[in-house]
Amino acid sequence: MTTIKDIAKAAGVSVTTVSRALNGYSDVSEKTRKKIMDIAKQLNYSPNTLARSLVMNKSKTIGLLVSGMTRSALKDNFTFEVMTGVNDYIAKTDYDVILFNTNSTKQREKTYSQLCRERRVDGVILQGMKTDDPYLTEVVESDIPCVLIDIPIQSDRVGYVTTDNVYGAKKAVQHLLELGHRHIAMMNGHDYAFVSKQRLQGFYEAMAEANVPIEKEWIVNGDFSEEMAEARAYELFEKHKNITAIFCASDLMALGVIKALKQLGLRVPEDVSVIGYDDILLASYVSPALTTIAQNKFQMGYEAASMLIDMLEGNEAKVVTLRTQLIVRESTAPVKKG
Amino acid sequence: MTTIKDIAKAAGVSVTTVSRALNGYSDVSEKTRKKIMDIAKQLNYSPNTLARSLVMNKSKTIGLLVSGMTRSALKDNFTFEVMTGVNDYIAKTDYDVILFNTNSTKQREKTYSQLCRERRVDGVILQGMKTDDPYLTEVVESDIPCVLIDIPIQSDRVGYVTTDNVYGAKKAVQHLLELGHRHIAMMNGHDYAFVSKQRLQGFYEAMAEANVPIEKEWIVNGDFSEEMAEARAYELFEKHKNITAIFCASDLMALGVIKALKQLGLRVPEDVSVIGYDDILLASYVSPALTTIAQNKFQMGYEAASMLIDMLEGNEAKVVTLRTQLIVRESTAPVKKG
DNA sequence: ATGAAAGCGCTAACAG
DNA sequence: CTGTTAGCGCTTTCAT
Repeated sequence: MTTIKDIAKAAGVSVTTVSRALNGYSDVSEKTRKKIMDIAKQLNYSPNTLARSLVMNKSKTIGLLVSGMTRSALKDNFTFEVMTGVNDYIAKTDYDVILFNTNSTKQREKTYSQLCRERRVDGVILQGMKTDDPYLTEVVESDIPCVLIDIPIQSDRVGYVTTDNVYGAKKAVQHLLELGHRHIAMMNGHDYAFVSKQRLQGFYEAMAEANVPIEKEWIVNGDFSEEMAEARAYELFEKHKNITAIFCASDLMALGVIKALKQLGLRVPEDVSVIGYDDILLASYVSPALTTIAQNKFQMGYEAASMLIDMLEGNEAKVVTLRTQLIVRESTAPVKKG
Repeated sequence: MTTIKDIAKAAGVSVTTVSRALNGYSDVSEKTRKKIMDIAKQLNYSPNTLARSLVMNKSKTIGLLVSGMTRSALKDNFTFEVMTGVNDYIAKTDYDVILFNTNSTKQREKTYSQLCRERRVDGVILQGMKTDDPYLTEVVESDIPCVLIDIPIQSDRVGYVTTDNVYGAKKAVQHLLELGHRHIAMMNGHDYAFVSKQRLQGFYEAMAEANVPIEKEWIVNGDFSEEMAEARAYELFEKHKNITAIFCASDLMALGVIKALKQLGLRVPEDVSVIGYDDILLASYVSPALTTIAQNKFQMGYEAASMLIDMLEGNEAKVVTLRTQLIVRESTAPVKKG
């Protein structure tokens, strides 16, 4: 493997000159530069980024810490859309992405900052972390620039990108209200997700503003899982026959809810309206097609990457809040009269 | 940032001893080892993998070179399933994955081996490469251990994992034949995919064995794209009214074909049977649900990673061929009589 | 059982 | 414009 030393020898100059020529410094004569360039090409030289990173103390590498890269997550490809966005932006820079694994027990033996420091990543993007994840406190304490997805924590070196979950949920519930529904349930995620708290708040706000009473027992947690949501929905609708609509904090859970409803002999949307959240790929393909609140996951990743690179270039950590959009399909309808 | 030098100073020993103690060498007294370990913990030490990699000349990093990490690929999440499999295996090792980008023009300025050598990856997994990709010839020429997905190239340092595409395609066509179809078309991918060639061969073999004549004009290329397949299918079925079944080289194309068929007022499967390939997530959700040949994409990634790590540990490059499975759903039916 | 010294490939003062 | 020198953090002979 060719090194700058080899080039220096071949060109009859010092390694310093080679280094400077290759890195485009101005204080090298055109003649020697050309000579060095030619030899480098001829010798098929590739710089060793490890060596460079070591001395420069930055690796031009960002870490991508995702918890949702599992088999079960393939269905709602939230994680992948975000990753694609990240990848898309990073591809335009001279950074590379290193994939960190958080779902494995092995990796869990390492702390967040160990993970980052060992590989000397310049910055990190975190995605899919629960609010009680020990990594989270570390993120704040560590001094590694970091962008969080859907986690509202900010400091001078940590920013985040999210969507307006409160308003998004509100729009969903308002849609149900406008259809005349008054007996509205909610299938939330779990207590360890910021978005769950926010979407719950949106639910409350919409209901309060419309002066519709809230039944606490009608708010249940489906853990963002299709199966869990199905089970909880079955219990819920079996017990409370008067519910006419349900707002689900994710499309995947909405799918589970619809399954339960079918089991119970209830039709969607004729008997019960169901609205989801996310607008996953499946939403438009299932039958009935899912009415939902769409969030642009690709853009979330893209913005996160953009912000991180910005920070690495010396700019401040920011907060980016993306807009959501109500997409009306077939799973919601006006409430039945009588 | 703590270094072994700091630890050495604090422990009153040399860096050599620290290095040996930390790496579990036997020639360190239990007493000093314990002391060093304690100090390391206390100082919150993390090894610098860059420095280690530099001197050891291996980075414990594998490159993942995927071409399908694009917005449009989200629909058929083949790429992601493979990635998840890779990730799953790698998580159990002490390797990390670095994501290389091939879709960007920027990265394309670098050759394959430049990409790999710069980051000093120990090995690479390639996925989604076309047969005419210049990277491919480089793979063979370069001396970096490499595992290809769905590309049958082998040497002492390059292995591959694939599925039995010939047999898979054969099973698909045989399924149609068993349903009584004799006028069978094929929507293939493009000429730059190995799998296309193989699936075409499977098509030929099945037809030949059943003594059913092949109409060359009934074999068209949909470029693995839903839209393209739709357009080509529209032309095809408009022109040839007697086709009763079509084998598509991917589910996504099957979806496009079904759209075209609907446009033409043809019912699936009553008028035309459609069988896909891949078993993507959508296959079971669309209506009619897609009959298809399933391949285990997760396992492909998993096996690829496993093989690569094996190779890095000194074992030989191999070939792994996974089985496919016919999944009968609703898009195929017996041929209409008369 | 431990340490001194060399070196992985590169960059960066500093000096000329 | 170019070279000398030092050093990034680590591993590894080779002595002792």
